[in-house]
Amino acid sequence: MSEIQRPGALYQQVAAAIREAILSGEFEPDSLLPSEAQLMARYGVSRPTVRNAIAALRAEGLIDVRHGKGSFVRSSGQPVLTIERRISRTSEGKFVMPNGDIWQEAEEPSTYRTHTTKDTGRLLQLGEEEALFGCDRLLTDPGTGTRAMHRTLIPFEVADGILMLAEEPCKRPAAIYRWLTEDGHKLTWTETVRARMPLPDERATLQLPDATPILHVARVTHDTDDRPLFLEELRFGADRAELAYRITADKQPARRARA
Amino acid sequence: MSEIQRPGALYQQVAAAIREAILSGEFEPDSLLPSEAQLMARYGVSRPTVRNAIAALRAEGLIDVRHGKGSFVRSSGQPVLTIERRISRTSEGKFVMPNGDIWQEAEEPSTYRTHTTKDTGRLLQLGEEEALFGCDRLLTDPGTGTRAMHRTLIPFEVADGILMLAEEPCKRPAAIYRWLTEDGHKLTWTETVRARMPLPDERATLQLPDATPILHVARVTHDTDDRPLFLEELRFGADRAELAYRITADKQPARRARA
DNA sequence: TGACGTCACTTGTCCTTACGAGTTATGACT
DNA sequence: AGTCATAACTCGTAAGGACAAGTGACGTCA
Repeated sequence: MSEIQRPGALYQQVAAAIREAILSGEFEPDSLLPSEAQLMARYGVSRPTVRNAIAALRAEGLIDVRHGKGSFVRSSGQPVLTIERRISRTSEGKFVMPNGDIWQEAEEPSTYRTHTTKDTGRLLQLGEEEALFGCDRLLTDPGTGTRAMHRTLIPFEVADGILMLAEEPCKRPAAIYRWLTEDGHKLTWTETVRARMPLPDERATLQLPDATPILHVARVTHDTDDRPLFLEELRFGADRAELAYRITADKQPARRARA
Repeated sequence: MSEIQRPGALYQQVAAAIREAILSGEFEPDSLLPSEAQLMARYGVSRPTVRNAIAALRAEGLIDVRHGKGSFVRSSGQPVLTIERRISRTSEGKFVMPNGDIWQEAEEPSTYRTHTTKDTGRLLQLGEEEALFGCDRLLTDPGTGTRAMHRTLIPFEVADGILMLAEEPCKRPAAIYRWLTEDGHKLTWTETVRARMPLPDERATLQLPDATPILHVARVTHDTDDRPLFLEELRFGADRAELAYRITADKQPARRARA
């Protein structure tokens, strides 16, 4: 039917035509696209060409394909969960992590011993192969069903100096903050945000659809003298959740966190 | 050669074998993988099966394929640019955006008139179809070559009330902050961070490799009374850059930014 | 009426064949 | 020795066929 000519490969022309139809609203969100056979007839191309075009649209995250049913326009719905990254002190001096208490633990935390990598070593200002306590949690938000992977990494040498950490290194972070604060430490945090495609085990654990990146937040808790105490990592699918920060103007210029 | 059996489809077994070889270090970063013909012989499968396996690894961001040359293990290099999201006030009372001045404008900014969408309307606490000034910039970091797309959106009704914004709505944000501060406004900022796969035009503009998500930061500048003034959006490839935030404990509990 | 088997539809997997297009090394010709 | 055509490799595109597997509706049978 609708003949197409211009840009590059056939399957790209087909993909561009479908993409345009989706973005222009011709195909509404959650609606069923024509089947492969119908697209073959519509554009006069073979099935591999149609499938190639569909694969391109899947990689862009524009459509979802369900075996035996068909291709559906992905509802470009914004994230339903906003994760606020702010630490507040209540009037009684207790620490609260906003959205830190919305999470429920989906499984029992698993603890282990590991060591720094090049990446975690840099964040903790340690060398490589330094011994660490590790604690992994699988979290869920019961309201939205969003899942997240949480990891706490505490250097041995830090835990050795702080009794509670040596005894119970796998407490929930909010409890650790409270401990340390009541012990006189004045804490600050530095967060690094990255995005990347999930590894297969992350895809499975977080139950992610196609072409869904994960957001990876690394939070380093610093002691009074800016010495890094420990590291938390939070990973979740960027389709369901977003991060929110509140920034206020400081009195003094920022130190550079990195060269 | 190396026979494989277990999990699911043939191409997934091939992909799993290659993935494992990469992650275990058998194939080093930036090294050349066996060609399609060699993989066909190695695993005793047809070319479409091999290409299907390779497509899966491309979608995971594990490998890069170059026409006429071969498949290469992607160097899992961490981002080279850290974008600090902090506003600091210098001793003279001037505002500085860390990394706000590292950017150079790669093109002349383009201004236009537009209106709120459901998404931008929510951030600015406006309805839909409210009139906005828009200003788009293409930025580059000369040190690393990283590119970023920046957009400023100012509601007409805000610009009408503030002389400088009405006259020069496309000034650089740092200049706008300075103006407003010298005018007695006490500003705060709220940032929302998302990740998603790029649209084709974003892929081209930002020169992104395969399977590279973009980080999307929406910064809303609030006036003294917490009224939203205007919106900035920053988009960049998550392969080259990361975000960094510094968090301090507040005296009071956080207001909820969203219901 | 209810349960279940069948069938027609969908996408998923796998193969074969062929040619186009980018890259690089080789070798012949000037 | 230098230049350029060729050949031999790489991946990209496109077509054809065949069967497996998931889904849902329809119709038959108890």
